Amino acid sequence: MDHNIFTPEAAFTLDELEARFPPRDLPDGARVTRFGPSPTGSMHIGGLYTSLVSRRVAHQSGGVFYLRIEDTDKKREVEGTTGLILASLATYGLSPDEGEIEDGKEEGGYGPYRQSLRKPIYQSCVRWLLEQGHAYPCFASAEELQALRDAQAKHKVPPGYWGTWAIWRDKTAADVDAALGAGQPFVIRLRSTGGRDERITLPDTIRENIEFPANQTDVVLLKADGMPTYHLAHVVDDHFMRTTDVVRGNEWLASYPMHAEMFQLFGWAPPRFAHISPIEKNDGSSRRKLSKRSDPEASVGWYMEAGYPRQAVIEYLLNLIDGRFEDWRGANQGVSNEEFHIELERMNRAGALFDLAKLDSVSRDLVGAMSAKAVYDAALAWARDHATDFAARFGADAAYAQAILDIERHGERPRKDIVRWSDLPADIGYFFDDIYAAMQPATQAALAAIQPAAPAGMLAAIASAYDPALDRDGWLEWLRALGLSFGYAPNVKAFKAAPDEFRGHFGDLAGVLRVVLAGRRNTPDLFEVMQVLGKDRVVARLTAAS
RNA sequence: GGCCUGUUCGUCCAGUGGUUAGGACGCGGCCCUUUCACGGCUGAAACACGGGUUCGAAUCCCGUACGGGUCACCA
Repeated sequence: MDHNIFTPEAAFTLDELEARFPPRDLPDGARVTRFGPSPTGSMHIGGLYTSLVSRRVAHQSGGVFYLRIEDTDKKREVEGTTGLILASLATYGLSPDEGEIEDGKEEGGYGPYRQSLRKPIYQSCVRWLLEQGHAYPCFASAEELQALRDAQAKHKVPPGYWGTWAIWRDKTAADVDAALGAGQPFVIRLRSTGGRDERITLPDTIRENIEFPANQTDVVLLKADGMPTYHLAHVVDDHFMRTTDVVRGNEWLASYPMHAEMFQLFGWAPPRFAHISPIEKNDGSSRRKLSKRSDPEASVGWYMEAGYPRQAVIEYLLNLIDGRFEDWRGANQGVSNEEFHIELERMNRAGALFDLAKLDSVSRDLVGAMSAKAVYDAALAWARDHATDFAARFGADAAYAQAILDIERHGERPRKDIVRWSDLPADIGYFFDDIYAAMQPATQAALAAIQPAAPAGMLAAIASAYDPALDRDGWLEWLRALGLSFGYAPNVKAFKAAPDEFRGHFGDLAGVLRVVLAGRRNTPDLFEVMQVLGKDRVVARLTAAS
């Protein structure tokens, strides 16, 4: 039986394909996993999640993680998506070992890794199915299929192309030839072997055994344009690419029996399947899958723009995969999270709700543990892509920028106030003179509003006597004494003991200095801020304000 | 609607027949303190519901309710 949807190259026998894609030479227990995105625009956080799971599972076992581009629907394909996917994976340290490594460039012996390039392979397999009687051509039009569904609805029978409803299933060769001769478009369908009330039990790595009704649908294998459907491509590819563990979203659970049937008809041992639950989000009183359409945080690009450290995103995801990661992290400070073993068997069956506050917390801890240099490098890289004006200032004087970032970063209890790099311009902008200057109107207003008001001459007095060579204790002692001469109690206790005798206490004085030097009342340790600003800036700012 | 699947604090997880049901995030309070963070202490907060089985059930069984998924020539 020869048809016009088959390409002339589709002439491999199954044996030839077996020889061309031999079993992989890997250690015992090694797992081969894959990520199979369809290039339809952007990279979803769920894809990152699945990739993380898959890649770790493969690497932990000495196996291979590969990337397969599932571009069998040319109508939905968006140019440039593959590059974007590759970049996203690379950003988060999840680059594939095999497959399309760079846009258009492949690595590995089981390719091509782009499904549209594997047409002859799928079609050869379909030819075999046709020869075995496990598949047949179907010429039903869209209208006929719709009529079928309407009739099924009327008879209160499950919708679909199955059993006696499968109109082309048992047509004669003459009918087929006639339709072919008339040039009618057609598809190739599976001739399902599932019995009417037959039930099957299928294993799932996460859910153990699941019982289903056997598949009865004569699913489309080859579309009218000669491209395979997901179902066929999945079975053929995961067999010939020698995948050992299919990790995919649980939206595929329903078609699992169909896929299992296909593996069986081909006579191939199926891989293990792990259907993972998607990351969800609260929507009113119910929850739903994060969607690219309505949830910006569903796109990986969102995390990159916000400047979440890459490891923060990964560790947050690791938390969703296995809550014990947190304990592990606590006990293994500074160790790469790659050391943490994840187990598919232990993954949660329910979908996890996305929690931005938790991500922020993970990120805060992570940034808190980074060196100033590491923060600087990562933040600068982010700024160059997403905040060029800030990058210019930040990059101009690396030593100054790192000194800023090092404030309260050393020591046992580093400050944890940076969550994402995009916070930085607003957080530390005042260290840069032009930004500080631009803040002046607000700063003046804030200064005027301070209660108790700063006494005349105090700022000038501080400016003229400021000695950056003093150590912290010396500076504190000096400033307390100076404050006292202007009516500020050296500490809260003294102030509370005799509130009428003082203008305010040391905290009030520090507040004034903060506003003058930084344009705000909340800053890191004042001593360090002044050290980093340097005497010239401190004096200039104090003088200008006095 | 059929089928599949899920349901422990608001959230993420521990817990696999006997626990005062534990931790983390978030939230409240207190302490530390030059502000803010950090850190420490502390508080509120959960086994969806109903039946069984059992001396004993968050844990096992059945049912109910409520979520989610799926029923395309999309993946």
